[in-house]
Amino acid sequence: MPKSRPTASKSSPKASSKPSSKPAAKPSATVSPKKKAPKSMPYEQGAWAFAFTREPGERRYWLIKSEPDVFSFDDLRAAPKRTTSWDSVRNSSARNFLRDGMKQGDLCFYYHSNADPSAIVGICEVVKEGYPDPTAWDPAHDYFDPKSDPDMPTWFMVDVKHVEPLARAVSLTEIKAEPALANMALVRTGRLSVVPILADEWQTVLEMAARPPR
DNA sequence: GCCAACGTTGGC
DNA sequence: GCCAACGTTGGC
Repeated sequence: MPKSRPTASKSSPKASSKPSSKPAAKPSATVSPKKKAPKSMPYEQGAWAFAFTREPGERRYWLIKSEPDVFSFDDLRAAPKRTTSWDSVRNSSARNFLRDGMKQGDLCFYYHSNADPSAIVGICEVVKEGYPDPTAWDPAHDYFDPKSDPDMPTWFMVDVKHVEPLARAVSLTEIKAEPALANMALVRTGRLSVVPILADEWQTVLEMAARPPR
């Protein structure tokens, strides 16, 4: 089950604070523009820190990207048990979310990248938490990583299950035009293939999907 | 540890 | 196809 392309990029975002807080213009613990993010800073203390903590029983939200030509939301629905392992991610920030951030029962928006139009199209659920991605040490695999060691895996994946499509697709254009989504990780750091979504952002997207495009 | 060169994502 | 915005690599 192929999935997203390995993403190689992005991080150094500036997400806002807590999921419960408004997605207001409050880039709290973010990196100041004039200053580069310290490379040595553990990600737990960086701008993505909020993504790795939660209240007991809290459900968190994420967005995962896939090119529909590679593995679409319909492909996920058609998969055995409507489930697939989200393998082949080769970006360390995305890996951290997969390995440490996502928990069983969390919900994810399914985003079609490099699509026409690029858009959030559906919802899926994390059904298995982070575990090593075996494609990394398969020499025949496109995203084989010779430096990855099965005894100390570099790359991780989760299993996600199809839940339901959105009432309608919500395009990147609409997302960028919506003030309540100005701080969305998808917008702020365009290239990361797995990103956290705040609860208010999640709700805003659902509301957009429930009404006609403006 | 700095930083130039290079590679990739993905919107446009 | 272009290129901005990143991440990674490796020389020094």
